[in-house]
Amino acid sequence: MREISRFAEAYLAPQMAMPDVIANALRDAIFAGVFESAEPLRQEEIAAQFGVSRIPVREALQKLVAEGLAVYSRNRGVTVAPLSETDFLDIQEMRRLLEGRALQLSAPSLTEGEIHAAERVLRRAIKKTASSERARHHWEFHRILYSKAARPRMIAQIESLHISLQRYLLPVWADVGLAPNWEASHFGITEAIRRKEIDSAVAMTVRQIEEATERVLILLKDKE
Amino acid sequence: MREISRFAEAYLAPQMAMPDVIANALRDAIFAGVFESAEPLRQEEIAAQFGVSRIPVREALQKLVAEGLAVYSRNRGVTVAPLSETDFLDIQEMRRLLEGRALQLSAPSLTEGEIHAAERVLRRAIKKTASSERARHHWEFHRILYSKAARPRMIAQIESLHISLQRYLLPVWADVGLAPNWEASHFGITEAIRRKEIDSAVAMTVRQIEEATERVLILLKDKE
DNA sequence: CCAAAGGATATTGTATCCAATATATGATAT
DNA sequence: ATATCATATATTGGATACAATATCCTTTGG
Repeated sequence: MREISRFAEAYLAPQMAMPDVIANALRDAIFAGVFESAEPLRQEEIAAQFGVSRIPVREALQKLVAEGLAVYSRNRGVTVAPLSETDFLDIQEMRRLLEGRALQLSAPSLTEGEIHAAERVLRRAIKKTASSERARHHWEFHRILYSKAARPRMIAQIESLHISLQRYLLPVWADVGLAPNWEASHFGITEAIRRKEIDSAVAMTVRQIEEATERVLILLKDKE
Repeated sequence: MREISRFAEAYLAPQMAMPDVIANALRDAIFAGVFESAEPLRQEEIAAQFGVSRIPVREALQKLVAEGLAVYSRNRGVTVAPLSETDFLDIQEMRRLLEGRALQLSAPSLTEGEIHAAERVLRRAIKKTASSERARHHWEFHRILYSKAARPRMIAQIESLHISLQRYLLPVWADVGLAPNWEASHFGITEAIRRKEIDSAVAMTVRQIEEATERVLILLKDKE
């Protein structure tokens, strides 16, 4: 019996809707490796842990399926989505394409205040030893940089990719930490934006994603 | 009272799960302009039309929300997503980025049989006067071309974009038909793939998307 | 006449119960 | 002993009933 309700605490405070509380808690539990890959997520068990009926649980599970964190089979419920090298490459390739363009559109409109805010959460991301906290700050950094792109659909898709990405990135961060040049390459982006060197900032973003892809792939293969 | 169950007929035949039948019917109804933009989709009303309870209806609505065809507000249910020029640009920009890369990855592995199959559905798309049928064939054409990309997530995202795209494209097709060079530019892509001129095929795909964007934008503005 | 407050109505959110389906278990035949 | 079929159990899918919330309409005070 997997213990997951402890992941819910952070989400119960701000009057959040129950399906969202459950979805967030399940998401964090998956990131924390509480479930095996392809393990079924039983409605009754989850409902019991949150003290609710299966109805809100089913809605939460549907959300996870829509995000790609879980897989649905008819009359068999949902299971945790399996990890694969192909899936990881898929995610990073889409990030490279979408985030490059998002930054290109957004960067010219970013104010000094926003650039500074991005750097502040970046410093927080570097300090935090808890990987899940770091992941949140990491996405917040990118989100600020893309916030002026005026492409809501694209940003939502990028966020979804960052969510799925966590399952691949968090174990690496926990095992061997950030890449040596992680801090430098991220601050390089904000500084290029500040200097209005947009193309350079875009190129750095793309390069950073590609380098991260290489690094994680090597580590994934080492594990085998 | 919007009449929508007639859209369900095609989906009832193959033992399809009820939430999918409802989601597909609602999707087609939205494409057909049965609902106003931002009109609420009432659970009770939909459930009554399909002779089911609200439970499967809610699942169907969640699917539409995940696709971006509908919008959810807590305790207020879901409404049809509003159309906007920004949203259309958002879709086409993502298509341009993702489909360009998908074709680049897939094209080298496409067999003559697959290229031929793509051309066959393309001819069917040109012939069909019913816009919804045409849209289905149009996506099938692209789907075949990207089928060897080995990027399941990317392909799923592209399909989702094509779904949302239909709300912008179908009215144009119904009003003024296909662009004069539509047939030529699509067959140009398959012929370039056949000649193994991958970069050329990718460039044509990107250009075709950009031209379609221009054309639809002009027509949208004319309507105002 | 307009604005705010209160209650009636409509609509969504959830719990409980039943049905349909899938999985596990055990008996039987070869 | 193994494969196959029947039965039992577990699990998901859906219907009904109730609770919570929002919306609409009326009323009342200014």
